Amino acid sequence: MTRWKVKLAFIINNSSRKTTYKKRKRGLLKNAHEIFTLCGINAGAIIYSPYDPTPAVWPSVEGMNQVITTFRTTRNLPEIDRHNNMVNQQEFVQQRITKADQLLLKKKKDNSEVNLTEDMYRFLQIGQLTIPAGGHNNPALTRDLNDLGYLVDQYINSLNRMIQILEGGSDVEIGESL
Amino acid sequence: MTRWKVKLAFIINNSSRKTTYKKRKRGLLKNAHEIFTLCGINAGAIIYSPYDPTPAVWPSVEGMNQVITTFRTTRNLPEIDRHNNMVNQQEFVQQRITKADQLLLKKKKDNSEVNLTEDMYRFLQIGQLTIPAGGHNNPALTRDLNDLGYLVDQYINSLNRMIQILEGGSDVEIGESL
DNA sequence: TTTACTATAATTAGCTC
DNA sequence: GGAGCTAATTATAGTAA
Repeated sequence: MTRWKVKLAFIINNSSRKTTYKKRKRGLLKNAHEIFTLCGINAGAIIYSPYDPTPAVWPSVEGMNQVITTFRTTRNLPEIDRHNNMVNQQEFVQQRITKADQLLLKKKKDNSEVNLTEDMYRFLQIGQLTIPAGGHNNPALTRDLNDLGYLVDQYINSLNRMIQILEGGSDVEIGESL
Repeated sequence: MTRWKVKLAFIINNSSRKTTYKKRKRGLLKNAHEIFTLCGINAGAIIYSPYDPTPAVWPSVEGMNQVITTFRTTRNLPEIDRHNNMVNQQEFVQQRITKADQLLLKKKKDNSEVNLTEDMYRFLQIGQLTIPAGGHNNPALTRDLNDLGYLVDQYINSLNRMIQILEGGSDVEIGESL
């Protein structure tokens, strides 16, 4: 039989591509599970394909979020900062927040007419109005709108949590629900 | 030799755990590369470990961000919405933004004293002040602070982009840089 | 510590039903 | 389409240098 000797290239046949996908997906997730169990490390895998209605996520949505968060906070730092961040991530996060904090203060001082909330609202309006003008097939636009949607969601969530805190939270409660 | 028949459990010995990690990491990333090449799907893997100064990311930071974005926008939806999202993600994003938009409007109307920007700023202050009280070893707190740091970063980025748009952007430019 | 080796386990491509 | 098979290939645990 003309079997084996697989060349690493896109499988053109639809059904065999799907079959290969299903088999290898299982192997990939198993691999991820094993390296996590054996080595106790923080690992995550996401497989997003047209064959599954939802993305396959390992180890779990919660665990994946942790990994994503770590990724988000380290990917754009210079090498030296990355190392420092790894050694003491908490300190890094504090620095990052302080920096963002100062940026917000500066923006408020430099341009008191800018109301950030109003701007975000207007920004959303613009984004909606602009989409029909031909952005439907623009991947970068789609990606940024997704980011923005998530951003707004997260912002609202943090706002709700903050309101809870301000209305009656103690330090202990902040530590648990922040 | 008493070789093979590996039990799937945390490897206690430090050096052999690290060795196993290095070997299996290579295998995992290779696997990810192959399923992507063979099946043309969108997959991403992140391995974050104490052994590497930076997380190992496959296929790339950019590609990973795309996968993360997709994940973020689909993970918390009911099954029916997930399907709809897959079929027409753009429409979903618009709905999501509209909903967030309306929520912001409602909040502004219901409680005009609440200045979201001011609140975010205060929220950051609270977060900073609370950390020394014993939150250093609280994983949930760390996670949320990371999320918040990323959120603020993204918010500032979107603000900057928006300012560019408001200062001189046309519809075409919005479509490209939004 | 890293590299090389290799015996074995594990994966999987192509097949059949 | 899926389940199961088998052989070919690949990955890797443990050892040795």
